[in-house]
Amino acid sequence: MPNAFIRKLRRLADLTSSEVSALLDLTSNPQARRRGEELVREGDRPDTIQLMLSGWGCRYKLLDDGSRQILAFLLPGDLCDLHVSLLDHMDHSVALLSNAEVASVPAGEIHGVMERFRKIERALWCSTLVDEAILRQWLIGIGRRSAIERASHRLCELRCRLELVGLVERNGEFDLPLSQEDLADSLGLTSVHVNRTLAKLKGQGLIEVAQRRAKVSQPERLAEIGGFDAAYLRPCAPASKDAARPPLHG
Amino acid sequence: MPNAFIRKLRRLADLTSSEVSALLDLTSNPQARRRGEELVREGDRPDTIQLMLSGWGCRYKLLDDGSRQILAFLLPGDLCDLHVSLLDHMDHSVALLSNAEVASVPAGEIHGVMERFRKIERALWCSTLVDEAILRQWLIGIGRRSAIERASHRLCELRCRLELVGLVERNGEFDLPLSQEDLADSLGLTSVHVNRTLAKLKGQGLIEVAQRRAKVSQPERLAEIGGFDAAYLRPCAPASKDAARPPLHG
DNA sequence: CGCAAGTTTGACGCTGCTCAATCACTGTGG
DNA sequence: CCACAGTGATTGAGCAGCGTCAAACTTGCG
Repeated sequence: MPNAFIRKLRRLADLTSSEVSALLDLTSNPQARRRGEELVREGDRPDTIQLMLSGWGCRYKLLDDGSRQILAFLLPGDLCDLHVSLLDHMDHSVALLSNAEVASVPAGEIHGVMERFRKIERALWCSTLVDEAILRQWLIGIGRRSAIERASHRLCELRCRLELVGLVERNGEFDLPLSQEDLADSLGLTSVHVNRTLAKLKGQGLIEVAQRRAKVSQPERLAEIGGFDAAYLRPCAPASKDAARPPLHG
Repeated sequence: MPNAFIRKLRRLADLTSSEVSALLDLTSNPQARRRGEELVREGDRPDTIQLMLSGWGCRYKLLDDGSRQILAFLLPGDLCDLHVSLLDHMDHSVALLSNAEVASVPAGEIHGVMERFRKIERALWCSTLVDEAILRQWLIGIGRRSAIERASHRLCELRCRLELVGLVERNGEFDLPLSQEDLADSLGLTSVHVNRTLAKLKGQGLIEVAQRRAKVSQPERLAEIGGFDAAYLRPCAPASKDAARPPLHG
């Protein structure tokens, strides 16, 4: 069973076995890291690329008044700043929200693989385009949607992304190792208000969330409330046909 | 006098004259476009890259309820979706906020130049990294800053970006062809509240804004209010020394 | 000169924030 | 196995920042 990273790229490109084994090499040496650890610190000039194999992380920035804005969630299969070597310094930090397995790959090694396997290069760029589209959706949500819409949209997004790496179980449940404060800091809300908002969604029977596990009971209704359309999460069809891209929800 | 695009790239790389002339070729055929025109429509699969030579545009998305969230301002020198050819379809639209001169360049032509001149390639990638950093700052602002902080930060950002392409005049004034509604849709506020917020800033003598022209009278104070630090707008030093990157404000 | 678009101002209400207390859960050590 | 501490979840009361609605005014433009 390949890891989340490979499962993710398989959605974006039709990989040969030699391509898969090149990817396996990249991820052959994952490290166990603990919740709260910083992977990249603001101001750093990192020369390695972090690859999430299990567990969750986030990009975030702390403001002067002590508040935190989370800029992205890093899920299993995600990688962190493909093009970071161009940068003079990081303008934000990256930390783990749960215990995780992370492969720390020298930038040059990834670039080597990208040069040898153009299909992988293309898939990785597609994946960063998706990351950007996610960021735009976050902006839209925070800028123009109510709390309940934002939360709904976010839950749809996370469920969909997890589904793409095979982390949603048969019964629809999935791990959601976020505190309500983490969610709040990503949604531009307070944890108190997130609590009330989730309570509303639970009360309507749309979701079940408890003990770091979640389930979207009524995906269509939740998507409608949040104005969620999964298209932006899978913009680059793999070279092969649709069989490689099964429908996500309908 | 080279155009804004070239002035911008010169901040990011030390260009030879043959590099400059390759860039001039790309931008040799600008078209005059009018305010309100759409350059790219959501759902399109564009194969040309839009290059702003004068005037302002924006990326934006319209929501079901009719509201609009602006995702980015395109200023003279900015280009629009270097890597768009990978995408299946655009998840947002691009339109002009003022009359403008736009060069519409086939993606292949730009990629050709990037292959022949690696320094240009690097500079273009740096420029997209800056665009992403701007987007992150917008998210931080909308998520965690008050209206007055957001507006201050945005004005600092715009002034700084214009300065980088030589569009801030000696006396500190610059063109700001935005309606208050445009500003509001970018800040996640309503135009009414933007009006009151600008009035406050004007009242404190921090800015002067009227008739599509603006001036930041007290840059340091405005930056302090907005929590603005220009570092993210110039993350990639040019290969040459600091002389090529004069201080922006202190 | 007159219309259309944008700006400014006021009154009022709601969404989401603050402060604070209580409750539940997890993990740790005895 | 239990007690305890620390973190996170939940709930309540009160409030303020920003939105809504609406009207008057100003500016740009044909």
